[in-house]
Amino acid sequence: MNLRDVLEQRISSAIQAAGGEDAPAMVAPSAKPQFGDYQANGCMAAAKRMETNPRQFAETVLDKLDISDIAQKVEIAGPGFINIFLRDEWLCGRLGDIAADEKLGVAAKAQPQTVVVDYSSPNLAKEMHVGHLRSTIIGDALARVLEFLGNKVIRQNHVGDWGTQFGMLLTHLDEVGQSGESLADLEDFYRDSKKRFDEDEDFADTARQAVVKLQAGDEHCRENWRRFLDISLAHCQEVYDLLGVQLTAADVRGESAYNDDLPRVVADLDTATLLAESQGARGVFLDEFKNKDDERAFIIVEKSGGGYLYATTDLAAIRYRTGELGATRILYVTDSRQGQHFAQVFLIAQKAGFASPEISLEHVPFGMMLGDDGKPFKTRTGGTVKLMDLLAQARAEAEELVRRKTPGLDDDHYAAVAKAVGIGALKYADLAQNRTSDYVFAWDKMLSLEGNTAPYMQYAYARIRSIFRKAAEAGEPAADSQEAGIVITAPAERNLAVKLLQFAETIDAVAATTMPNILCGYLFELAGAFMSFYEACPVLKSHGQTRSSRLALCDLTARVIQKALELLGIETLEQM
RNA sequence: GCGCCUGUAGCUCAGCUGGAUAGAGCAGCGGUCUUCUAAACCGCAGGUCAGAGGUUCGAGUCCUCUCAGGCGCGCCA
Repeated sequence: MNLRDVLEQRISSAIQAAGGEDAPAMVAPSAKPQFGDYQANGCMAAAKRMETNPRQFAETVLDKLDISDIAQKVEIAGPGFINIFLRDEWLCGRLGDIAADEKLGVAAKAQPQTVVVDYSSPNLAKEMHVGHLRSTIIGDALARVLEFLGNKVIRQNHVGDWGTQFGMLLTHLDEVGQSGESLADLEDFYRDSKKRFDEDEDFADTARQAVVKLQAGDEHCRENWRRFLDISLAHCQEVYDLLGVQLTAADVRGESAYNDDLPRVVADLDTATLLAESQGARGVFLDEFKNKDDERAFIIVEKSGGGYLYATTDLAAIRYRTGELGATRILYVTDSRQGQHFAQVFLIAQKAGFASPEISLEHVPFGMMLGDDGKPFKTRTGGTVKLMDLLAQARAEAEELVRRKTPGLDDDHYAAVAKAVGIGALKYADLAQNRTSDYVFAWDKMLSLEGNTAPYMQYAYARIRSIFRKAAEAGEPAADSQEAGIVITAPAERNLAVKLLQFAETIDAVAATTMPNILCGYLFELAGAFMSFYEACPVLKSHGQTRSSRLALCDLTARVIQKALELLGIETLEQM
């Protein structure tokens, strides 16, 4: 049950009844406690359109508003705000509802969509590096959230497995032999190949021929190519597993998968009378965009030599996704620099009829990861940071910290905590940021374990679990949230209760905006509300109904935190 | 030249699509552990929202211009 939607509907219909047409109620959580739990801001705008006094109009709306079952008090404030103070008993009732609900009040969407989420998409010619991290983490979180809402989510790992660089890799593979050893470090292998390519003209020629042979379906080249991809994909899978990212081999559909379809894409653009020729290349002119010379942009789909480009592949992918996969919404989680490219591809796809107007094509952009010097994140020596190394460091840093903070536990425990905390901190630091802006990557900040970080949430969860362990040790029945009723007796309980009920509207907002940081912001408020409750309201030392109610609140909080972290792809721990 | 993004407290960032007196976390200062995990909690201080105009009941948010930084714009992805 989306609390905000409930209020929105009630008040909107009151506004309508008051003569305000279909003006939205514009319900939002109140800015300050004295303004109640929620405020409706729509009366001012509606009154303006009607050319009446906003306060008077708000009065009329209140007359039409039947909300006494939900709100204990509704008042008009300022120029025409409606402030809503929710009824404690009603809050408690709704808490009972979500406690009994596996999905914690998040209702399945009335009309589920088929959503394709295109994310991660590393270049298989190289090892995964920090440049792939944000797409992988953000995309995975969005896929989980959309799935949780009941949508059919199809993950697509659009890996780069078909570029010209494969000619050079295959040639080098032939030269150095096919031992697994030579491919142990893909980054080294790539660098060696590149070096040969740049320095040896014969090698370069052979490499270029290899590309042609590969694309022509030459048996030997195909075999080597397949072998190379297997190794590279296995490496990716290792990273995904370690990261707790849900991508599998089944989600991989690389550029090569669209190869046979590319001539048809060009032919269909021609049929749609979009295709033009310029300097031997074929492409689409777009009046909507301009090039460097201030002329209309020309998007090339077929090179003068006959090869295809990424715009072509992306167009083929759109058609596959809307056609074969039946997607009605497609998300592209890539860095913001590709914004213009996608705007152009989407436009062409729509003009050509590859995607009908109802289908939502969305670029989900994100900014760069910067070092603390404000420049793109690199190793100290200026090299690319491998994802594997980064993850190893995350665990090492976390383990050092855990051993220091909580001494005297066994090694297995430290290893488990280090993984959950280290990887969690890394992912959370990324997700908590508004994805559109660049963000400064700093170990000490994300592992400082203070503020809006994964460990703070994990700690809140662990504290709750500890309460239940204590209760069990004492042999007392620890009533859970599904059985015991919740009563509100203290302000801290009330704050926590309202936060718990806002889980559903938060999830809806994340799905609508594709902004995971909204969920992180919510978690921080929820965990904060719990911490305050924890300090102010003794649980095990209280008695009777208060005790069982507080235990129920604890249990419900734990479940919401766990679910929210799970949707972000972050583990929880029974003990830290 | 055209276009996109960014500019908010000393630092790192929010700001729910136009709402009330702009919020957090670090860092700083001051409190709270014989009491369910102090990796915590409570409080104080900190602001010309880059700048200038404009739109209106109301602007960090929308429009115009300026400044600063980043990125992109025909055969790489």
